[in-house]
Amino acid sequence: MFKIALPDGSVREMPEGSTPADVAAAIGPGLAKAALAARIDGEVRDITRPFEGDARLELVTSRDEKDALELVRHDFAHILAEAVQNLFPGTQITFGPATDDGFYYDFAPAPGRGPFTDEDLPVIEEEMRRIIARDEPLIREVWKREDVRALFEKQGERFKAEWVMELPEAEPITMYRSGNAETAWLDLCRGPHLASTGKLDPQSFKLTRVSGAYWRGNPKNPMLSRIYGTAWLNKKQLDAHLVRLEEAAKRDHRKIGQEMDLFHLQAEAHGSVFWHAHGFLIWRELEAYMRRRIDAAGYREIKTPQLMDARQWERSGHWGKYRENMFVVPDEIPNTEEEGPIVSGDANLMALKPMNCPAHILVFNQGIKSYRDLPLRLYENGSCHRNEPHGALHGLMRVRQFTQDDAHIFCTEEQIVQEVRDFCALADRVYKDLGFDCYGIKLALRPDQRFGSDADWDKAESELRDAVVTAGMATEEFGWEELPGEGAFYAPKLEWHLTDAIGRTWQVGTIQSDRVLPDRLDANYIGEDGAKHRPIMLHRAIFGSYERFIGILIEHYAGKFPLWLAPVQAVVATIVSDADDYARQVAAKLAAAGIRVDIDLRNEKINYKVREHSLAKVPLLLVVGKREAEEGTVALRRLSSEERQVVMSADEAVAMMRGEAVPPDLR
RNA sequence: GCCGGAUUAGCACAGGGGUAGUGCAGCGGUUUUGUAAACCGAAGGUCGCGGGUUCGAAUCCUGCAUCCGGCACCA
Repeated sequence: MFKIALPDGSVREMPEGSTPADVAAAIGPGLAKAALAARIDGEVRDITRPFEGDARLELVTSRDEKDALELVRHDFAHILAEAVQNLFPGTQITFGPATDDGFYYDFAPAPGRGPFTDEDLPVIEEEMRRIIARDEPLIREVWKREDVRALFEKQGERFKAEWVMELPEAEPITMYRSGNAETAWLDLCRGPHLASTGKLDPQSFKLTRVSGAYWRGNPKNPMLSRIYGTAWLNKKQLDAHLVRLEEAAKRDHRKIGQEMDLFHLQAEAHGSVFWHAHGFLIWRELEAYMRRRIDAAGYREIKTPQLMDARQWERSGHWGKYRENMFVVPDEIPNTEEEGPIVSGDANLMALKPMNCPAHILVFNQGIKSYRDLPLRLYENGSCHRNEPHGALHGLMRVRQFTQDDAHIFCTEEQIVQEVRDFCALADRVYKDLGFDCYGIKLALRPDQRFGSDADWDKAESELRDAVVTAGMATEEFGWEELPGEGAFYAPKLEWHLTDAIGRTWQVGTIQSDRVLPDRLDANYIGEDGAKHRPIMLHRAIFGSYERFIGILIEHYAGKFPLWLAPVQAVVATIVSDADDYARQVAAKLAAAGIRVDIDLRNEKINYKVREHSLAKVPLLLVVGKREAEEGTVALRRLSSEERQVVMSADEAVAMMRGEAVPPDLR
């Protein structure tokens, strides 16, 4: 007999060979039905897997949403694979994990058949529902490695056969069998799974898209055909998720950017942004705001060249480690004759800067620096070009030309922690000013490909860690996490991840502690001892890039910017043409008060104007008709406001709006 | 870069071997209007670019470009 301890403190004696399902049944039929899996001494397991000794047991039900979703999603992946092999014999199976909102499975299509397409999805969904309807038991079996390999090789499943040989020695190798018949479907899987396919709600999932994916994530491997699905505990959750996706699509910065006439992208300059007047107003406000913050924080703004000689990039190390991301330009006059190539091919090469750091060291290196000059904080709105793979480009979020709010702090070892802490405070202020109350901080540790000694990396990593710890921000509240292998080639990074209005996260700010570049480019200062010393260089940015940050702001606010950032802050709209002159006077007063105001005198009904300016997301609409013109008032209507409108004198309105439009740092 | 899909008027979209359609916007007119779409009219397109098949191609084939969804990449 085994002693099974339950969460309520009671202990049940169960015979050997009994399972958590037996315990659930003994407690009551309701629980037996609701129980999806078992948590044995903290580890989630199949509910039908027999106890192996005394145990602490918690039954997992749909109330344990996180565990239940993970189980259900994993099951759906399994059923997807079974369905695909039923429908498309010869398709090889590979991997199929649960994801944040569902699952996917990677397949190698049968010979002669191409990858899956969207048209296949409804057919596969139907087959999945049939498998659920058949309520096939999912049975865990422990196999010998060699038997698994032999079986898969016989079946032509070469990916699974390859994978099983690489599983760790210590782990038991388990296969899951669905169905009882001899034709039952088998998959190599760590589990756990639900007891049977009938536990799933056939209306709680949807196959969403197809994609290519490299086998084991390596571009040198064959490309597999991936099918994604989203899966939930019930239809209501699924529908809610689909609504969330629609809401997110409505916020898409590319769509809003077009609707609000903020910017455009076109093939002739793919990956670079054409900013329109409205979009660039947002940029200018952000830039002015950042300059005020930077000035107050003791930075000095500089501007450095776009093009530098390739030899400079060799010295900095970018030529070796980063060249494939750079735009290279021959330093010669192009041939203008009809005959012959445009460039000779043997001129010296220059490159557009992909980063600002080397140029900032060159500025630092001018003249002799004393320890008294440190910390020296050099800031630049640095315009960079990166030769990104075409498939990576995405609206404002991933572009080939962008402007960083970049700065480099040259300091001594003793100053690092304080500088990093000051930066944490500055970043916190900026994010909150811009409407992001929630963000996470993560530490990206040394990558495999890197410059510098392990001792330096040890130091750099612990300095960054210490600064966040002593700032009290290395906590769960700040999503503190360390990410091995994700640092830059020259330095570890602290990363700031913003959470937006609908819960998505975006990596924006960073600070990196670098001992490599100052060394490679021979930066030094004279210490108190009269000798030369290497400064440490802290690379840091808060927005990351203006382009991407504005993209994030657009999605965060769904285009409804706070007043100080709104490209058009107010529109004065007339009801009758008799009010035209008065409307012009009001608009002039607003403009004189620094408000970005448009005036709408068109021969349209006020309904039409209200609708149009509301859709254009203008924060304030001042409606003036005959009455307002006579009384010197305006009817002020706020975007998305519950209250319909407030009538006040034009002067009051101007004063109020002037106050509301002040940027957060000037309030 | 890789896999799949898409590209038709300023925007959103329909059509699918016989020579191009709807709605909105824009333009002209009527209407002077009170808080989310007044009415009428005329106009607007080398159907992404190149090559091929065909009596005839926006439509079929092919190459390229860009975009979209993923993969890989992301200092």
